Amino acid sequence: MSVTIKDVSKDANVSIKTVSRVINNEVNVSEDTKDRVLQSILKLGFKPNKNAQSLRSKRSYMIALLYDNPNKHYLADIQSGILQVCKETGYNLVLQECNYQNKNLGTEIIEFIRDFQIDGLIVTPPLSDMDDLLASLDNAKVHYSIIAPSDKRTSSSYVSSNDYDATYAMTNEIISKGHANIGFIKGHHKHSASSLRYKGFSDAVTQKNIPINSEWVKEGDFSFDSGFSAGLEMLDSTLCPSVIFASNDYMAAGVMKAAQMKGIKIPSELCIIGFDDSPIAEQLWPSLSTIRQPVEEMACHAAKILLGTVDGLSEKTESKEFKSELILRESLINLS
Amino acid sequence: MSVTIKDVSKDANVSIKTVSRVINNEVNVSEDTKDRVLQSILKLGFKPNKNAQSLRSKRSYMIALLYDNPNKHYLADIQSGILQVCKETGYNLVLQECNYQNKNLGTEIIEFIRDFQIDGLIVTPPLSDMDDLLASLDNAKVHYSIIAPSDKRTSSSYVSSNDYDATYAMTNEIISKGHANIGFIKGHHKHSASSLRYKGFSDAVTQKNIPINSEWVKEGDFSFDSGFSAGLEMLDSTLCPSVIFASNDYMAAGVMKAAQMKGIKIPSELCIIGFDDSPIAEQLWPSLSTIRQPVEEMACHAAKILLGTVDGLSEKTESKEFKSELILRESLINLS
DNA sequence: GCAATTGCTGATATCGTTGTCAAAGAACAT
DNA sequence: ATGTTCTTTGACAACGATATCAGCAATTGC
Repeated sequence: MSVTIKDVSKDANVSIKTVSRVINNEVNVSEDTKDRVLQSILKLGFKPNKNAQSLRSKRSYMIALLYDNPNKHYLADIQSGILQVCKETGYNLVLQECNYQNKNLGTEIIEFIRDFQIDGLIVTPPLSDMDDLLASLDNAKVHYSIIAPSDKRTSSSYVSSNDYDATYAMTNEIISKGHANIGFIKGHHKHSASSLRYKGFSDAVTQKNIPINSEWVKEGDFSFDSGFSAGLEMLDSTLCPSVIFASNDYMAAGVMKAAQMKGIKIPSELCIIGFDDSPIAEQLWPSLSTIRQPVEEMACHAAKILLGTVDGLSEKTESKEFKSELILRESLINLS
Repeated sequence: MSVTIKDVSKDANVSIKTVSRVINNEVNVSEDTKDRVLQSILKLGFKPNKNAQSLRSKRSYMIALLYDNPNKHYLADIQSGILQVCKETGYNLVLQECNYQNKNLGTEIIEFIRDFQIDGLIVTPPLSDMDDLLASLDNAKVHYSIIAPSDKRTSSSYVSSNDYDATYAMTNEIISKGHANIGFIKGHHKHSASSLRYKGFSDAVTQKNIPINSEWVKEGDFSFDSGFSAGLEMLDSTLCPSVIFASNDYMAAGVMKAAQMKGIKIPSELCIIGFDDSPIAEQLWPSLSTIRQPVEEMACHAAKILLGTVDGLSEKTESKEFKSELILRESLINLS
């Protein structure tokens, strides 16, 4: 049938243990025998059986992605970032859709990990801020790395982005264009990014002595619809803001649709700002000024961190904060 | 450590083989012993070790999704459809991103399947129309089910949609609104859906004795950008069509942006039709008339078919054609 | 020069299941 | 009573790797 370690050992005239040593790059194998074994492996086309390896070594060569995120682009970017690393390292990615309101989430995930001997997890927002979940994982000694947690945990490996700095900078950019009547739409309160983004905005505004009009601050949930209705409400008020800064592009798109339906001209009568640089930002007309996060790179890095701790072979990678980039497009202009 | 089949066998006072029989629902176990074993399993919280099972039985309880698709929403819908079925059946989904231009694709995939003992594949467009790939899979006796192949293969299990009928019906709808100058943007030529959709359009038009203006038929690749440039070209011609029918919503969105940039009013001066009912269709202003395919249900069904053949336990599910639905929104009106 | 350490190698147990085969007893036919 | 079949059960090998531990030679320390 398939060629096994035994066949290789016979061909190379060594014991199976020695072949195993070569496969796993263990020390204390002479160059001579190592070469001989490698050649036999090549010659016979031997590939270790992952299940046998897993059974014995308790490692599955699989990592799982934990998510509960309605934003499909975000998720897709995360996935491709992780898959890049997986491809290089021979790991596989399995998907695990979660519900952050599920009370038994921690238990279920640990069970899942035990069942399939999953080697590690990548945890995405909003799950990355669920302290009890992370505590369960720690408790069960599960390897994981988190993407975009709100506070930089010293205990866990993470990749984060500078949401605060980015909104702060964008807000200053808005102000520098002469705007003082600025609306803001917050994201889903369960996402830590929401409060960070709002804080970046409010700090920048406050420092310039611009008052915050509470009628112009709405809470959305990152969905197009929530942006749309927030936009409708804001644009109904007797005094309209000249800029609306939404915490992501979908909500910004919702605002744009609301404005267009009301016949408000963009950007001359209303400027709109988003966050994320989703594809939609470029596709809208006028195109959306926004903030680009290197989501794919972040996911890539998170995977490297995880596999660095899981897989002794690869070098360790450190937690890292990624910088966002302001993208200025048509939807933001100087106040006329 | 973990509770094994051995512990259960001791507790229930039977042999390990009998426990195995119960786990696998084999025949010829008396009700009495079966109950006793089940109770021990429950009491001890026993869960079979998947790796040991896989090693011995050559089954991994994992299926893989093969894709090479730039449309992230489509992919996300496919994934959630499959994951629903996986959750019910205890299978897991692993992702396998492919490149349809890769000459060794067949070989690599078969190797991947052998390495991880993957139980079956779900193949998505455009891979679902690569005859040589499917032939390799057949040859290697790999279980798979295909989503949206162009022709209904008798040999393989598939789920398909009625792209032809849907575009045919939509075209008639357009014509019934008084339009005769109709532009069409084809999809990527590697996707079989592209030619089906075009054929549905051209047949409907021809049957009503409306001539096809070759300047108004462009080839795109399903991307926003390709729709955008096709739109620009078409709207540059001295005589503009009164409707542009794009083979998917992204390209339709591209057309809409092109029109808006040129100051062409939608829908009064130009109607736009898409395909897929992506979220963007509803989010654009004016909102897009389009065709909804039940992608998630289709993926769900494909997974059921696959697991029906892989897993003797579940009942067999048959290949099926899904019906699409016309969604009429603001972007299509009567010709004024 | 002798004990202790180090480097390399292999025999064999082991991981936790399923597969094979045979045995024991019940049921049925002759 | 005897032979045949069917049902139920268990002992043990097997899947294909890694882990443990021991053996042997070469090197080092004193």
